[in-house]
Formats: sequence, C-alpha cells, structure tokens
Amino acid sequence: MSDGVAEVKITRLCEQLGVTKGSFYWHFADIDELMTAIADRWVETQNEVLRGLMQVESMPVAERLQTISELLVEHRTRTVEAAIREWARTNARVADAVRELDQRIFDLVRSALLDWGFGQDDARLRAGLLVYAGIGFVHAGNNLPTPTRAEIQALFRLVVGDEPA
Amino acid sequence: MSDGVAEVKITRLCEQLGVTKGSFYWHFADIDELMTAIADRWVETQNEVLRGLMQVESMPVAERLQTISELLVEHRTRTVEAAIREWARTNARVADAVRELDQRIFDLVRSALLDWGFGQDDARLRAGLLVYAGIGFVHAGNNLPTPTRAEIQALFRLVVGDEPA
DNA sequence: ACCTGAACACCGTTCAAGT
DNA sequence: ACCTGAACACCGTTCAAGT
Repeated sequence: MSDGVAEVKITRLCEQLGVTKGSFYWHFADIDELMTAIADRWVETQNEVLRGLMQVESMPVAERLQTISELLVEHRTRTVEAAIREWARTNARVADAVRELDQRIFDLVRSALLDWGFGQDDARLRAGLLVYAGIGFVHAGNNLPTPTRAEIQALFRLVVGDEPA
Repeated sequence: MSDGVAEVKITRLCEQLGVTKGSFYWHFADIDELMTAIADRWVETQNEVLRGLMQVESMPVAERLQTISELLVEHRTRTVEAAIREWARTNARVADAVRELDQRIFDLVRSALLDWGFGQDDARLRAGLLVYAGIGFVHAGNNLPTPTRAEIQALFRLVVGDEPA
C-alpha cells in the first residue's frame, strides 16, 4: 500500500490468491468497488485511531497538549498516510474520510486550546497552524532536516505558550 | 495536469497530435522518458519562480516577511502543486526538484528570520513550522475552514513576533 | 452460490518497412 | 531523419458455461 494505490492490479491479486480474474468479478463489480472496499477498511481503522484520540479528551489540559504534540508528527505511518492522502485526490470516498479525520483532529486541538484559555478566534487559528504543520510534515518530512522530539515540543510551546492564556 | 500525472496516456496524446504511437517511440524511449521531459519542464518553470522569490532577498526584513507570508499560502497553483507532490512519490527526478524547492523556500524564510534577529536554532525551528504549515495547507486546504488573508498574517506574526527579536 | 475459460477493448512497446 | 502499420504483452471487463 505504501507504494501507492495505483499499483494494485487485479491480475496480480488473482495470481496471489490462486484464482482467475473471472472469479474476482463475482465478488466485485469492478476495480473501483475493490478500492472502495479497501477505503472503507481504512476508514474503520482510522475510526479506531480516532476513538483512541478522543480518550485524550479526558486528560488534564497540559498533559493533553503534550500528547497531541507527539501524535501530530508521529512518523510511524508517514508513508502510508502520504499514499492515502494522494489517493484522496482521485477517490471521493477516501477524500471524505481524510477530510473527516482532519476535521476531528482539528477539533481536538482546538478544544484543547480553548480549555487552555485561548479565545475562540485565537484557538481556531493556532489549532489550524499546528494541524497544517503536522500534515505538511507528513508530506515533506524528508525534504527538510527532521526536528527532534525536543524541538517539536519547543515549537508546540511557541504556538501554545508556556502557561494557560 | 491537475487531474494527476497518471492520466497522461500516450495513446491519447498521439490521437490529439494526429500521429501514430510508433511515431512517439521515435522521439522518446518510453513513457518514462516523456514524464522526465515533462518533469524537467516543470523544474525550469519552478526555477523561474525561485529566481523571482530570491529577489525578495533585497527587500527590507519587515516587508520581506510580509511578502513571504502571502506566497506561502498562495492558492493560485494549489491543485497543480498537490499533483506534483503526489508525482514526486513515484518519480525520483520530480522528488529531487520538489526537495530542492522546499529547501530553498526554507532557506529563504530562515535567513529572513535571522535578519529579523532570531538566533540560529530559533530561526530554523520557526522557519520549519511556517514552511510545513504552508505545505500542509497546499494538501489539506479544503478540509478545514480556509483562513482569511488577515488571519494568515496574524498567524505569521504569532510565529515571527511583532518586532525584531 | 462460486468459479473457469475464452473473448474483447485499451494501452505500452517493438520493429520491419516506407518516405 | 521521421513516420506508418502490424504485431505482442499486459490489464480490466464481460459472459456463457461448468460445479
């Protein structure tokens, strides 16, 4: 999957499964339906991740911000996520899922900043900055010197401040 | 081009040009060579843009930061740029070009921040934050409420400060 | 209900033959 | 030097026929 979703060939798939291509078309109408199925699968996985993320909500603000700052630039799934976001450009289903993911993360960060003491506008803007930077890092993380964990926290503190606003 | 580089079919190309596919293979070894040619073309265009960007260097710091803040989130070429960055995932030539572009922009911002009065580390981190946010915006700009020009400047001031450091 | 086999369209690629 | 035409491989898709 990390080499891009365009590399999924139904011929190869059937070879690997030891069935003929005709068999494939009993289960799926066409390759697009397969893709949608894969997409749905990914959305489920992502929902679990999100449910995990939401548990962060119960943590005290300071600790919550700390945790979020690490999650945002987590490189564990960088390659896969870049491939998914690429896929979103051509598949509406995936695009929807990615948009919802982005929005939920944004809301998560924003509400944390609200709890931290920022006003509505301020919280929205700063949350946007952080989320966009995280997404940018997912895409271009290899093009610029990778910041250390400590530097990321320094950046985070820069945007969020040292103490409640 | 904005619908993704995977949609470039040599059959379609030859139809549009009114020649046979055989003719295509006189000019190019294979489809990859065509892609490389297109990539090189884009790199040239990008180099012109960069030369333009470099002229910013001669502006006074305050004005320079102002201009950069607008360039970073310029949505003029958002779709195309997203397609290019997607292409970079599978084409080494394009990947190199994008990396160089990112680095030059990063350097531009960083040196502006140095002139503005930040120390080495501080300038590097803040420049990274801004550049990543700009790239993230290119990719996910439609998923979250688009900030206004004024809000972008507010964000910029947040990272850069109101007066020289 | 699930699979095979053969057929067809489309696209990338090769190459001998034309001018 | 530049192009055509026909051929082939590969992949997506369809469908009649098998169990």
